[in-house]
Amino acid sequence: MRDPLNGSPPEAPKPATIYDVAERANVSIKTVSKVINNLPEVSRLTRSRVQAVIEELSYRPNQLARGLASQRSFMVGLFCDAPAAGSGYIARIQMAILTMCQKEGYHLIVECIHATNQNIAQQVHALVAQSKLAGVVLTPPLSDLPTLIDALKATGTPIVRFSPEAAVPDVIDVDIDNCQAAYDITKYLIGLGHRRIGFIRGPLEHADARARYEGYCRAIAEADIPFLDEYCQTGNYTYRAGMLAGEKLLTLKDRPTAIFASNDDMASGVMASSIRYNLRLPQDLSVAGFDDAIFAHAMYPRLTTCRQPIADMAEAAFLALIHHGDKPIGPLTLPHKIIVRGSTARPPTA
Amino acid sequence: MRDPLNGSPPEAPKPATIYDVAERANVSIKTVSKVINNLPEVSRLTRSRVQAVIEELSYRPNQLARGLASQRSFMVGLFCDAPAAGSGYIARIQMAILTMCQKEGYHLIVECIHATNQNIAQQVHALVAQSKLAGVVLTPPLSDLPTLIDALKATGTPIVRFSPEAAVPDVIDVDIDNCQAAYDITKYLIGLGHRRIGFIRGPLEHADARARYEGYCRAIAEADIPFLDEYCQTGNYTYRAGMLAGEKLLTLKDRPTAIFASNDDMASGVMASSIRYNLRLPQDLSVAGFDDAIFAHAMYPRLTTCRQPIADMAEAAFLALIHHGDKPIGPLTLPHKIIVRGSTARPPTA
DNA sequence: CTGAAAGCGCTTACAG
DNA sequence: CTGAAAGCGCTTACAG
Repeated sequence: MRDPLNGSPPEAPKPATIYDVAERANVSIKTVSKVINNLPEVSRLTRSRVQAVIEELSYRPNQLARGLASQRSFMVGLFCDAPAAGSGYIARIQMAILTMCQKEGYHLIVECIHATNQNIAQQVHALVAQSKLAGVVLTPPLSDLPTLIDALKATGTPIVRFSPEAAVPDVIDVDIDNCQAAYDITKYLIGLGHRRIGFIRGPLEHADARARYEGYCRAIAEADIPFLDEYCQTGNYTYRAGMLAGEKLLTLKDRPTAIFASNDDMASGVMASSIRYNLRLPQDLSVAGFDDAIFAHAMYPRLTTCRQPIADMAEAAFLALIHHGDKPIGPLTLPHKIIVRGSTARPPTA
Repeated sequence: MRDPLNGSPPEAPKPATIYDVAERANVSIKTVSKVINNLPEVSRLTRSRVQAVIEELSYRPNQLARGLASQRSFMVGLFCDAPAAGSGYIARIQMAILTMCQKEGYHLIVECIHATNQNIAQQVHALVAQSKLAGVVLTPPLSDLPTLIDALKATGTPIVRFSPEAAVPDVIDVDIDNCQAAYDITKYLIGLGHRRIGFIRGPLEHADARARYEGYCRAIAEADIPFLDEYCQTGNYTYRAGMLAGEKLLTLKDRPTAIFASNDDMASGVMASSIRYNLRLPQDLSVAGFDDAIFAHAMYPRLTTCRQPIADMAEAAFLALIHHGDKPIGPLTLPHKIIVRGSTARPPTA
């Protein structure tokens, strides 16, 4: 279906504009515009004729012109603190949001915002106001940066946040029920017969860490297992913290038969420390994590954990974002899933 | 330094335009434009006056208008196959490119291109041609997708590639010397006293895998260590492949005292398999990897590996990209660095 | 259901 | 060193 025309230079052939399409289809540019934007007031015949010409000329609307004229672009911003860090949680959010963007004809523009930055308002201004972003997605820990949110709201940009702490008016939130998820994992360990269950808590500044802690407490309380201070360590979500916490737990006189870490990084740290004490997993010790990080199914043994439905969360978030204003929307809490793998089993004494 | 003016509504205050600045500074918009774009033909006095007004009005040029008028945007595209996959190599490239973008006043737009996609040309057309990207960065395996590169070149967009296979005219390449790096690691192991050195080769379709293999071969040849087929396994860069290869190597009657895996994922697989055979690291077995993945310094023991200077590569790539055309540029090969950590030591018999 | 015209906020020859 | 004007390629009231 190529259209060689006359031997135009192969370098940068001038792309077709809306005028070219209009002329060839014998309609006004207004009509072409309507077709592009899927507006209703075009007869089916006209629409298909225009569409044919669009194909023929392989016309693509100039996003810059579109944005300039309409004062809104087809670009969505993803703001992160440090995309490469962590166990890929942010990377997976990005991937999922990107998928939605491509599906809906948007582009993803990634920006790095340092929470410690003094003039975030400035940065946001330069970024958003002048690019007319259709919306922005905030990931932790940016989800809970009041200056950022205020600056964004001042520009009128729709906002969606992943796993925020506290609700903020006019901002869409997506999350899972962290308390319930932690409860489910703990309950599962109890169901296997464990009674001595260590817990590695995340940093208490994080709402999710607090919620997971609460879920753990609730589950053991329900099973009449006494809460023991020494069974509950705290770590900052890193591998190293998990290793240290693991050492403390595993050197206890009455060491736990199972350890539930608040994220996979810490769980893998526990697993590493268990090697030091010659414990076999899962026969001597069960370990469970949280996140279903990329490496969780690539460890030995593979890690029992909890998966957030990131793709679904991204989809919900994205749709809420671009249809912002259509209807008020409450916090979106999506279902999590416990993934049982080889790192957990019945306790040795059971 | 706030300027309340009259009580304008807090929601979406109309941003200042180039006209507002020109008027207030008593110059034409042309002059303002020159100041913004750092063009020379403005007197220092005028420039500073304009700059002051820009601050005062917190004026930021509208990127959309700028792009439309100049036919080039301040957006750089990062094309990936699957950003979230792998051991964070792509994520780190993204982070580094992003840092450069923010430093130079560009924005980063991430796109996912599936190498298997039939009409890449179409996608590129819609993407690049209509957004007037200032340039695009290609990451493996997209670095070696002829259709993509041709489509991109047809739009006249400058291209820079990370770790490509073969050179292509008018395309900027950044890489390290993989052969030399693998040679260095092998040499280091030999220097520790190892003579039985297993090697886990990456997939031979990858140029870097071939180069690393060559480096290994060269180093052992130089040390008069015979090349043994059974000491050389092949894996597809995944943890699992490393584990399987590790099993083969560790069950050999004359098993290696050191194993060098072509990437960190496979190295961690080897470490996992060594647990099965009750080998202590590094006393019984040394393991080295390649990449310095995020988890490499968070394993137990921490992994000896080779680090690519991704930040430097990104900087070189980015600058070459935005100054494209100024001068022809050859492939950029940056220095790697061997990171010695706890996973390697003298062989047990030494 | 469709047209003609103004305007979005810049850059860029062209003059001076 | 600076101005006035055209134009980038769209969208959007306003008419019809």
